[in-house]
Amino acid sequence: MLLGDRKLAILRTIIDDYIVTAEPIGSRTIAKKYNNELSSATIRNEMADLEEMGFLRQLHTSSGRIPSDKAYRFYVDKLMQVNALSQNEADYIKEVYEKKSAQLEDLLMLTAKTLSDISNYTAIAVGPKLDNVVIKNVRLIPVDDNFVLLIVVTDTGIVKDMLIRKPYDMDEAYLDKISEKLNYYFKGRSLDRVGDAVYDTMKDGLAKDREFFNSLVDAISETVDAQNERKVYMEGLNNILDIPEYSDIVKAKEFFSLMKKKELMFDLADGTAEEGVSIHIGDENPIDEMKSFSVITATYCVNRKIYGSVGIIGPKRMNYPKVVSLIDNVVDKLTQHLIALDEGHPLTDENKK
Amino acid sequence: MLLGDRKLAILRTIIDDYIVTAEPIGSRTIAKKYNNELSSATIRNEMADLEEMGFLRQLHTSSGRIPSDKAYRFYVDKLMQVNALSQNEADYIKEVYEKKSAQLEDLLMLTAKTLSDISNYTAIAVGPKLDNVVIKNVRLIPVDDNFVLLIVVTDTGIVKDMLIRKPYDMDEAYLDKISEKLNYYFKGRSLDRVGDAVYDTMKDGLAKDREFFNSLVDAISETVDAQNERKVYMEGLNNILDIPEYSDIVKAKEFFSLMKKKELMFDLADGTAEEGVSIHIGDENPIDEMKSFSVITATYCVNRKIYGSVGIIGPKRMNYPKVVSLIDNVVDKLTQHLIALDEGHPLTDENKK
DNA sequence: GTTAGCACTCTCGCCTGTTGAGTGCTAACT
DNA sequence: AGTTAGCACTCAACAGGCGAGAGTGCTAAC
Repeated sequence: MLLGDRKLAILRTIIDDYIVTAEPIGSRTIAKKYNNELSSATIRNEMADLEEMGFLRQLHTSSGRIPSDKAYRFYVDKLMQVNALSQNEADYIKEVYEKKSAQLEDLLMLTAKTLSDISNYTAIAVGPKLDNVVIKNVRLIPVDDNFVLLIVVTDTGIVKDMLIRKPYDMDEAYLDKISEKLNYYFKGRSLDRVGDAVYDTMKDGLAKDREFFNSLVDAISETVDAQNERKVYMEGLNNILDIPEYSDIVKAKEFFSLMKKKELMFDLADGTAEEGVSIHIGDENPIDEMKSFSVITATYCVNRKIYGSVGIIGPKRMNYPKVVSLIDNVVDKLTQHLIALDEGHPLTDENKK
Repeated sequence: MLLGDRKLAILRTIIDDYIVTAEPIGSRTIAKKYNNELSSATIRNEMADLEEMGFLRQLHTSSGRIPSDKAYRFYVDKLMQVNALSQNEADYIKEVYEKKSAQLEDLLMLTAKTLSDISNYTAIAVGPKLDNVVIKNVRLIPVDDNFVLLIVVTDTGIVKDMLIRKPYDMDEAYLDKISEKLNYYFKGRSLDRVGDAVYDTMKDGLAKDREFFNSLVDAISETVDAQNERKVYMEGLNNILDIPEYSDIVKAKEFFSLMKKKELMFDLADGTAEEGVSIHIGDENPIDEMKSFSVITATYCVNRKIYGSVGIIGPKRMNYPKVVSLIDNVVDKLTQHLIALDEGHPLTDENKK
C-alpha cells in the first residue's frame, strides 16, 4: 500500500498532536481539525490502513491511536519541519555562552543546564574520552608557613591545584628546585610512562624530604587520574516528573537509578555519530535500558582530535523539531566557544606545530 | 491528668512503631506487643487519655492513632534513647573523613552525601556566612605562550585559580612585578575596602597593559564575590520518594521546588542553635514551608569564629535517635577535620596572634 | 482498676452498571 | 471507486453499593 498525501497529512496530525497531549487520538478529533472536510468514517479507514502499515498502534480496541516507533522515525526523517528556536530562546543561549569560562568543566555543566532548561527534558553532557593526559607544567607556590600550593597544568587545558602541607618552612628557592625536579620528570609525559624507577630516583634525590615528596607525587598522580576519568554532567532529572508517561513514583525511581549509572551514560555518548545530531527512537537505542526513551545526541569538539558529546533524554513522543534545533544551536555555541579558547591554549599546542 | 509509667510505655511503643511503619496503630496491636499482659480494652482507655492530653491523633473515627507533634517533642525530650550508630556506619563515616581534602567545599559536599546516605533522608550542608573575605595572596604564573594562571588565596583557606589570556608574551619577571603590585593593593584587604582610587592607580601605573590589568582585577573581584556568596550543598533529594507520606508526584514536586530555594536553606541553617543538635518538629520550624517536616540541624565550626551548619530534613516521624547520633558523629568528624587543617592554615592566622 | 462484649464508624477493596469515546463493518450515496 | 451515514460493538473510566476488617467508645460485670 502506498502512503498517499492524505495519509501523510493524517499521520503528521496524529504525531503532532500526540507529542503535545500524550493522549491517543481518534478519527472524530482529526476530522474536526480538518474542519470536517472529510468525515470521521473516511479518516477511520485511512487510520486502519496506517495501522496495517505499522505506523499506528492502539492501546486497546476502541481506544484512539498513537504513533509507533516506526512512525516517529518516519516523522523525523520525512515529515518534521525543524523550526528555529524562538528569539527568546536563542537570545538566552547566546547570553549563557557570553559569560566566558575558560574551564571545560564549567562549560559542560552550563551546557547540560541550558539544554534541560529549554527543552524541559533531562540533559547530559559527557566529557571527552581522554586516556593519555599529558602533564605540561608542575609548580609549587608557597602559601603560608605550613602549606604550599601544588599546581598541575595538563594538556587538556585543565589546571588543578591542591594545598599540600609542608613539613617545615622551606624557602622559595628550595621549592623552586623541587618544582624543577618534578617538571624534569613529569613534563610532557603521561603518568603511565613515568615508571617506578623515576619515582625512586626522585625520592632518593631528596631523601630527607621523602615524605613530602611522596605526597607531591601522589597528588600529581591523583590529578592525572582525575583528568583521565570521564565525567558526566546531568541536569533536569526531575523534569521526568512532568511527563505524564513517567509521572509515577515507581517509574520515576527507576529512571533516577538508571541515570545514576555512569557507564550507561558513557555508552550513550559513544553511540553518537561523529558529526551532526543523532536521533535514537525507542528500540533503536543501542542500550537496552533506554529502549523506552528517545535519546538525541550530538558531538562537540574540544579540538580537532578530541570529542565529547551532549544529549537529551525524553519520552518517545519528544518534541523532535525543537530539541533538534536546540541541540544544534547549543553545540554550535559550545564548539565556537571552545575554538575561541583554543587559540594558543595548551590544549592544542601540538596541533599547531 | 498525670502521665503514669504505663501511659509513657504505651506512648513510646506507639511512636517507635509509627516511625517505622507509618501506619496508625490500634489498641489490639499494642496489647499483642506486651504479650497480652493487658487487654486491648485497657490500652484503649489509656489511649483515649493520651489523646485527650494531646499526644495522639486519629485520622478518622475507627482508625488507629498516630503521634501528634507534641508527642514527638516529648519523645525527643524525654523518651528517646539515643542509640549509637552501628559499627558499620561508624566505620563508614570514619573512612569518609580519612580521605583528607583540604578544601572546605569538598568537605561539605562529602558531609551532605554522608548524612543522606546513612539516614536515607535529605541532607544539606550550608557554608559559613562570610561577608568579609580577605585576600591573603595573589600570584601570576606563566602557563604557556598565551595564558597566565591567576591564583588568589583568601583567608577562608580557599584557593581559586583562573586562566587569563595575556595580550603578548610577557616574561616571568614582568609577571612577578604585576603580582607584586596586585599584592600591594589587595593583600590583607577585603575587596570592599579597595576603593576605586586604587583601581585607578593600578591601571594608570600600567597604562600599556590596561586591558590585561582590568581582566586581572575583574577576576580577583569575581573570586572574592564568589567566596562571599554562601553555598548550599544538598544530597538525597530523591530519598523523599521512598517515604510513603510523600511518595506522591505532586508532593514530591512541591518538595523539590521548595528545596531549590537557597534563601530558605539559609534561613533553615540560621535557625540553628550555636551548639549541639537542634531539633525542629513540624510546626516548631521557623520556616512556614517546613512545617510539615522535621528538621534536625547542627553547627560545625570552621575556626573559633566562623560557623556553618548541616541538617537533615525528613518526615515528622523521623528516626530521631538515629539521626541525632548520626549528625552528632558527623559534625564531630567534620569539625575535627577542620581543626586539623586549621593548624597554621591561612584561615586562622589572625587567631594565633 | 480491669476486662468482655457489643454496637457503631470508617476505610478499603470488590463488584456492578452506566457513560462516552472510539472502532469496524455494511450499505447507500455521489 | 471513493465517501459517508448508521449501527452494533468494545473497552476504560467513573460512580455507587456492599461486605469485610480494623478499630473505637461505652457499658456492665468481674
